[in-house]
Amino acid sequence: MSTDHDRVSAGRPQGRRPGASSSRQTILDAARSRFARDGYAGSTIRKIADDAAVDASLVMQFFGTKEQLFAAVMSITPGALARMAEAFDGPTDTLGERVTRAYLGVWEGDPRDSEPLLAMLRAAISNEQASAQVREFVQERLLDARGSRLNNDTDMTLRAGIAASMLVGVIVGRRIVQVPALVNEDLEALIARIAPGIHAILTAQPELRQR
Amino acid sequence: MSTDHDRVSAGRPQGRRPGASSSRQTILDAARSRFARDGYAGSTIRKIADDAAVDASLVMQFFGTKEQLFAAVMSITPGALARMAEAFDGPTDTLGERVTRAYLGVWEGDPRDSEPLLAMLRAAISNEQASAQVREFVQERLLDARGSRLNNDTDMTLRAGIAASMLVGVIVGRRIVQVPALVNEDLEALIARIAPGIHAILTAQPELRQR
DNA sequence: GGCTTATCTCAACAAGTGTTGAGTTATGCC
DNA sequence: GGCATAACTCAACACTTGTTGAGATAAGCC
Repeated sequence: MSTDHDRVSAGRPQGRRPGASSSRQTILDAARSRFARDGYAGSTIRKIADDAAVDASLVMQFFGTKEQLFAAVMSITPGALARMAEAFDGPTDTLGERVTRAYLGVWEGDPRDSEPLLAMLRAAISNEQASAQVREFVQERLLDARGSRLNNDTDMTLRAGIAASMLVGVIVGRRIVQVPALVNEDLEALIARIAPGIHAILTAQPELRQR
Repeated sequence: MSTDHDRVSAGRPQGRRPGASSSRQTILDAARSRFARDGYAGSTIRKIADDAAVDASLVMQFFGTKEQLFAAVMSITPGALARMAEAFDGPTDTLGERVTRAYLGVWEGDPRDSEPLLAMLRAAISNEQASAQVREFVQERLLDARGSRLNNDTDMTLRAGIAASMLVGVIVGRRIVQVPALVNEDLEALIARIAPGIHAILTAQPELRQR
């Protein structure tokens, strides 16, 4: 029954080794930029393949499907998320500035951090997978990962959710919609203007005045 | 050369009158909801036509092109915009609450106001026309339309641009991404939490502290 | 050299897109 | 009634999309 050489000699691999080429990483980089610029629906496999100087079907062969390629692009930002979450820890009187600086800083820094986040934002509009990811990003990772020791839990969760949404709004205005007033300002000036607002959200008593 | 009856008797119309049917408005309503729910790219002429119980080519005949249909959907919210802009006028000590209430109120009220704005937001991601419209919305209409008499002009423009972006961010979190903490809270509670932050943005001195 | 496996290209499919043109039905004026 | 015009439907177009299968080339082990 068995030929003179068994097909695979007990675990030892044979033939060409996977990962020898750099194409996979090139495709991933191209996809990251495309998704960030054109969103999920606007990015096509063919365009991504062209950017990577590669045939479209190679993209499929590596990543299986467009959604899986997108998922691969999304899952490369644990560091940036941690930096934003950590900003909540520390002295209360500089809380607003720390959080504001951490958020805007990530979005202005290394494209390998900001592009997946931009892609996530753009895609959240048309793609349920991305929408869920933004939801989790704003809600859970920023709070549940740390013990949230500032106030009682549900109140601080709400405050942080609002603050995060607001900062994401600023990013949308600056990076996606490109509101002139936000684009023209440099980062430090923007932080100086925004920090008091975020500080108030995170620390102030809610206004009970009834209109 | 001329027959016994001239083709058109000098301006007086003849034959069936335009606008007799209600289909045009039905199509417009369907398009408004679709664009708000699925964005520009995600909404197809055929789906909109189906919602309106009408053939797809009738949509084209009425509105010419998909972009023009989208433009028609966008151009029906002057009242809502005015309400948001007017909130900037009034006593300074309740400024944050007024602006916050006006913004969130429009987005929670009549779908004929909120749906085009949601559609505008969703489309701003993939459609340059909509992106320009959001830009103008955040930047100009909220300020240039009124004389902006609170502070010196460019400073107040920046403050209002930031505040508007932040409030749009809250809308995105509540209506699009649907962050649980924002969705579960009722409108008044949300306003009470957000107003102090917006107030600080619009009135506070920028933090000059240098980290 | 052979053999096995991975990387990569080519051509094509099936489905869905916006859009078009011809034809049909309904409405209103003479 | 007849006639002009609008409202509306049907079928098809040209194109793009994600995805697939077969085949060619290259790399690593015997």
